[in-house]
Amino acid sequence: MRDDPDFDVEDFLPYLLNQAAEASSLEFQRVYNDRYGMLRNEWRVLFHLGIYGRMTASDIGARAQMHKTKISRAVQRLAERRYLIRQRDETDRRVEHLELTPTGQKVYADLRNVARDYNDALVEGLADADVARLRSVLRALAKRRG
Amino acid sequence: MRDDPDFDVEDFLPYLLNQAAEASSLEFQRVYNDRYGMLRNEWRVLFHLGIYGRMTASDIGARAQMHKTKISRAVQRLAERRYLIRQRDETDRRVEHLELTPTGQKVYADLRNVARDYNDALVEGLADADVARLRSVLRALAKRRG
DNA sequence: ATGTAATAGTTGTCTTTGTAACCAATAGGC
DNA sequence: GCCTATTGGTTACAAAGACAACTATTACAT
Repeated sequence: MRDDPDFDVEDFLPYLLNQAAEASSLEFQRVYNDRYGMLRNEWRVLFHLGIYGRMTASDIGARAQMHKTKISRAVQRLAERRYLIRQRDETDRRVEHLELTPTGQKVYADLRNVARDYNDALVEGLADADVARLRSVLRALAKRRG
Repeated sequence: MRDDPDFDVEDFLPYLLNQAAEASSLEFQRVYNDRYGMLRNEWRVLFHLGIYGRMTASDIGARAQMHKTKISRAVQRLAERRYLIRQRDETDRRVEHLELTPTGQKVYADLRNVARDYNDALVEGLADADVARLRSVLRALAKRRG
């Protein structure tokens, strides 16, 4: 195996991605936390339901790459706050359908707008083509299963 | 405020970055975990000491954007395993200098090589120019303080 | 139909993190 | 010098996460 002392952490993509991800989500995290006392997982679940409408915990898990226990707990807290309602599927009683309440939808709409503005600010100064390329690379990396 | 139902999570950069970061570090995480029982923070500290040599906890914190408690605990565990030694600064006795032991350096060299290979695999199929651009965008995003 | 496996979701336990409070030592103002 | 503020680092406790084990229900093979 070649031995390469010149390889720096700062070149290491997972590290760079992590730093970028953390720094770029900090500010937004404060918004959903301060305004609605939500945690990241709760925000994620809310967002998915807001965009895709009625869906099950498993659906969210598959889309968001979130473990089912995280979803279970996030759903619990969102239900307590009356941001969503749970409905048993009557043909398969293991399944629970989740849907935002009107309150939940208001919260979602608010946060979605903040997210959009925040996103605009993040990519400000970058060419559209570069942003598109960035997104596609990130999607490719995200798809890669460890 | 404009109301934009078309804005999707999948367009949201912090989300994409997180997904990419998580997916792309999974495999590597397993390596340092399985081989050396190390956690991410420990790996980060080890890596910094490996690359930059003797430095203090604060130095690492400043470079890696890591909170001092994370560093404190990581250093503790690395010291227990004799991967590093701590030396009080005699002119300012608050400060502690950290340095890898020969064992620590071996571990570092091993993981650095794995990281390099892993990184190569990650960017495989991407043009060098694209990778360079990606890095620079990520660095810019990481610098942004929330 | 009946026993085994699979699936949806929850709970329990242990580990890891976050935050704030805390020492100890130095720096700075007066 | 002396009092207060700052800095480097650790510790304590609560919150969040990982992971396996669990319940309930359905699917599937024979």
